[in-house]
Amino acid sequence: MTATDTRAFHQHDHGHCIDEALTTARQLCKDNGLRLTPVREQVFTIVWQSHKPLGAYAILDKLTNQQAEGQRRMAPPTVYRALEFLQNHGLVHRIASLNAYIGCCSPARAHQSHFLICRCCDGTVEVPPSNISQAIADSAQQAGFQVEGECVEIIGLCPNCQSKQGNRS
Amino acid sequence: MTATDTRAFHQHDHGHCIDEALTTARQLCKDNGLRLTPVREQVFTIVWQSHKPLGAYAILDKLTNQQAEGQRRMAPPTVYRALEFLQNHGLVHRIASLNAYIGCCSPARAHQSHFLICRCCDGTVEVPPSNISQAIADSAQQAGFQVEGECVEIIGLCPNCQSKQGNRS
DNA sequence: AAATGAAATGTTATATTATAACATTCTAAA
DNA sequence: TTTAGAATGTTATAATATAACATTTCATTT
Repeated sequence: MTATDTRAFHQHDHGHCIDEALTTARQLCKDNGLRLTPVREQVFTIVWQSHKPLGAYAILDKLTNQQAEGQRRMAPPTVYRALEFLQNHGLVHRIASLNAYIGCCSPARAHQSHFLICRCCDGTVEVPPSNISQAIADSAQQAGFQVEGECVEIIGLCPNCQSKQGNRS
Repeated sequence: MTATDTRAFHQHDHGHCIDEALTTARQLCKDNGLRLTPVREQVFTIVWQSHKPLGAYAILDKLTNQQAEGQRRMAPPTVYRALEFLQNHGLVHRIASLNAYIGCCSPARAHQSHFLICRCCDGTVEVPPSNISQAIADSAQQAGFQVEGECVEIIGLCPNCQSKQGNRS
């Protein structure tokens, strides 16, 4: 299971992705005595509704749309706190270059997160870090630098969008 | 000159860095018919006053401090426009994970920019992309992804800060 | 079951980063 | 010297994120 999961770049049964992610998240929280509260689970599910990074305020909007009538609109800290929890426990990642958040494909094990991001459709794939991390480690060692975290965000075109017209925007 | 320039991690004559960078920038603009206007040159120089990424509003503050008495305070668009120009022509880079800007060490040739960022002293080094880019290209190819841009920002500890106390903040 | 303390959430306000839109000034070339 | 485009000034606001404090929830202890 170390090969890149490129589902984001292809048609697939996304309901399955969501179900699987949610099941994994619940299990992980259970195993570690973490509370996957309703708000946290809602945010997690919203983030997983696509393989595209979603901004905090977009998440907030979706959250609000799910609210029962008459309830007050959620406020930003609600979303940011849920995201912080999910990030801290490896369930979602933040994409710094987009100020956006995306579900983590393999939360069970701690890992660096490297991304291929399509600038055309926003589809985003998380790649296993092996060889990239090794190259980074080499460069760092030459500089005497001790690596603690890696932010690797590659922008470009996914297979689908390479064959489309108008992919130059 | 493809080895990493690690001056940022060591004591050095920084005045020389600034002078060299400014000379290079002026030459590059001259060669390409670009206008390195006073504001642009001021912003460039401010960014080069350290090897640490600087936020747009920090740049704005320094710019304001350099103003003659009685002149109106500069406004954000002034800084962002200068930064946009400098980025477009490879003279500075934006560090996405910090929302900050840093001078480019080798603006003459187009290149991807990869960074080692010390979380303790903020010292930041730009590493030649060779092997990291190759690893990225490999991963991308496996996913059928066409790379257009690379954001690689490595956080950790520089050689100096590894040996200091209190480097865990 | 009631008390309790920590965690989570609600709420208000504000900080930080960035850009839109339009007016004015500057500059290089005709 | 006109003039058109580039650059800058100016005002306002958008977009992202957090500080600070109040209230509620929840698991545990009594």
